[in-house]
Amino acid sequence: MKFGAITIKDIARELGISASAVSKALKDSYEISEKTKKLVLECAKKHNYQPNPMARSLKQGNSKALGIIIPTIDNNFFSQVINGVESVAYSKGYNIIMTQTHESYELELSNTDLLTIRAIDGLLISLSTETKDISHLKRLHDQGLPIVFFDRVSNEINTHKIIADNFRGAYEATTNLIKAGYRNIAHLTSSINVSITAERLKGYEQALEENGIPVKEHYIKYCPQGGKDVDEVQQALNELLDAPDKPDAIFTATDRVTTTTLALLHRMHVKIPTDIALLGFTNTQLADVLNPPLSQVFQPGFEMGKKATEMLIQLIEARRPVEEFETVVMPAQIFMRDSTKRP
Amino acid sequence: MKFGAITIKDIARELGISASAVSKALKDSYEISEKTKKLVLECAKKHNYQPNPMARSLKQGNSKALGIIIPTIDNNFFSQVINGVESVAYSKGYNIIMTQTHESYELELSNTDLLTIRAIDGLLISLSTETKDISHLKRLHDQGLPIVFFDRVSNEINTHKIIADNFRGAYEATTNLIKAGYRNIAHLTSSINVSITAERLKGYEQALEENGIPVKEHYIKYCPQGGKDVDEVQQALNELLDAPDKPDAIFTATDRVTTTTLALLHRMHVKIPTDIALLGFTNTQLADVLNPPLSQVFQPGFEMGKKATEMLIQLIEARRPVEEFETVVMPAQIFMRDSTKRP
DNA sequence: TTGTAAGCGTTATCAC
DNA sequence: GTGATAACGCTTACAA
Repeated sequence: MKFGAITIKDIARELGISASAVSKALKDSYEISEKTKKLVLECAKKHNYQPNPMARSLKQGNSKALGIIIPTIDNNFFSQVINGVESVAYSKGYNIIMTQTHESYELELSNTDLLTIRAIDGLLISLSTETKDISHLKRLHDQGLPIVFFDRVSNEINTHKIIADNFRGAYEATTNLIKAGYRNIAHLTSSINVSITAERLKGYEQALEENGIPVKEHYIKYCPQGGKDVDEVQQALNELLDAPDKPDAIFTATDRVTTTTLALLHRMHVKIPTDIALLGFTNTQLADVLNPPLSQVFQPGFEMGKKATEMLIQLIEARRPVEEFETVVMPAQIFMRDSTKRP
Repeated sequence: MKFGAITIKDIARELGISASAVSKALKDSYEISEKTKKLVLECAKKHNYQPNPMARSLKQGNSKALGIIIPTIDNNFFSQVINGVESVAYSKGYNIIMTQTHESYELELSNTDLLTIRAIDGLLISLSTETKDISHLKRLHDQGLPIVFFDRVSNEINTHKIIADNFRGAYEATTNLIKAGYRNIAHLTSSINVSITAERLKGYEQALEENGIPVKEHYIKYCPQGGKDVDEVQQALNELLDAPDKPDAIFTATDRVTTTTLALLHRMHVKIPTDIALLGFTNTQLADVLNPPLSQVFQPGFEMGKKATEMLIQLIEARRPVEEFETVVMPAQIFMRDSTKRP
């Protein structure tokens, strides 16, 4: 095998015993004498023996690897998720094979292939904004691959799901803006394809309705690419700012959209909150550093990653097929700052 | 094997031919008749046959997987690197198994184990700030594992390395500050353990010297944890701001340190650039969004990731041991903004 | 307590 | 052209 690695056979030969004895000694089997165990352990240590994972996987039919597909690493929310996933996976002896879709359906397809071709024991996935058809995932799921969805989930597959409380987060964010004195509140959101968009939209609408503020269709702007394309955000902002009933606040729906909006407003010399107030779903570390600091809805990415991984490993290690699937909803937190108060 | 996957044997049985015939047909061998090939291909497609990667790896002695160890994903520079790595690796049929060290030597050790235990064909690594002893990597390298260092490299292992032009970047950044009228320029940097720290320090010192400005030891502050620990940055800032010869500018050495410094200065109500100017090595997407926008030294993470991966794959696929190792230096770019001009 | 042998899925070698 | 066989490294009945 590669780079002169020591195998069980080498140890067996050196000690003049059989390979199976070595194998058993290494897993501290009761059928092996203490003396032999000692010898084997020493020899293994001496040569820095590492079992070949591929041979072991082949034999045992699992790979001890988890696949994770996220839109982009370049988003504080998802990098927190990864941290959560790592913290659980490593402690249970699983490796992580991660890929990004960059919000592209094509990439989601090819990455799914790559991952499953590499034989993962289970898959964590947050759908890309472009994804409408999930038959690639259905096929895998039908074949028995354990899948857990997080954040951007699909209703077409019956399995565990972890989501943030998008409705409540959006509802409270909007309510906060209303309480702060804004009434012309626009909603700049992501692609209509992903689950979170609809949920946040509902929260926004309900908050307006409960406060007797009519929902205006032209205050709701979608970014089909999820803000990946700066132009789509720019166009939405232009339409909002040029409207005769120009909004006095914007509620942005995702980290990416929020960040891009901030950058564009800055470039356009639109002052926050003097010209327009901003409150967004985001997880940006820099929210506090901005001047004025950004009011935000914080999603617990780390906890979501942890929970999703726990559930996935549970699915993988379950003896029999799981009957009951859960959808876990995690609360989101609002940070409302003075900077969002009416000047 | 797992979730009812079809194997070569199944196809052989279904078609009433031997497994080896199927194997050959699938790789379009010249010794198989067109008719049989057609049959096999059809059958394979019908059952959605995927070769078992573990069996193949076991047989061929490689895993078609690259390991990558970075300090943290939560840093725009490293996430750009990942993107660069992905773009090359996938196109050459390699998967990526990534882990973070969170700047901890312990984690670097255990992650290195995890990765190599999983049998990777090669390793990309950027050292953690805590790492002084690299014998864990030396061992692997001696055993023949191809390794490419990027950004934070070690001189103790002779292999390919990719670095940003840290000296030049720091030199130019400092020169820019001097030209903008600052003379009391502090340098807030990372751990003394990582290679980039020394290089940037040299650039800073040389720029001062060439302009006849004496280097003051108490203007140079290290963050042993690389800014992971907010307190170490806070303490450094306190000492700088409380000095009788309080600096009028700070040159920060890394993304993390820069971000933390920004957050702290904001919290301390220290105005930029009125109270103190700031110019940092960083890659933060939000540099433009800040008010005032941050002057920065931009490192080409994507290109580094690409280049490092190309070199690693070249090492892996080289027939014979490589004799000549390269150290590639990539230019860094300075973005100096009006906001750094003297008010 | 230890050894033998079969087998995981694939491929390479060699017969036929 | 096709098939049998061995081998990659490891595990596990079962035999000794």
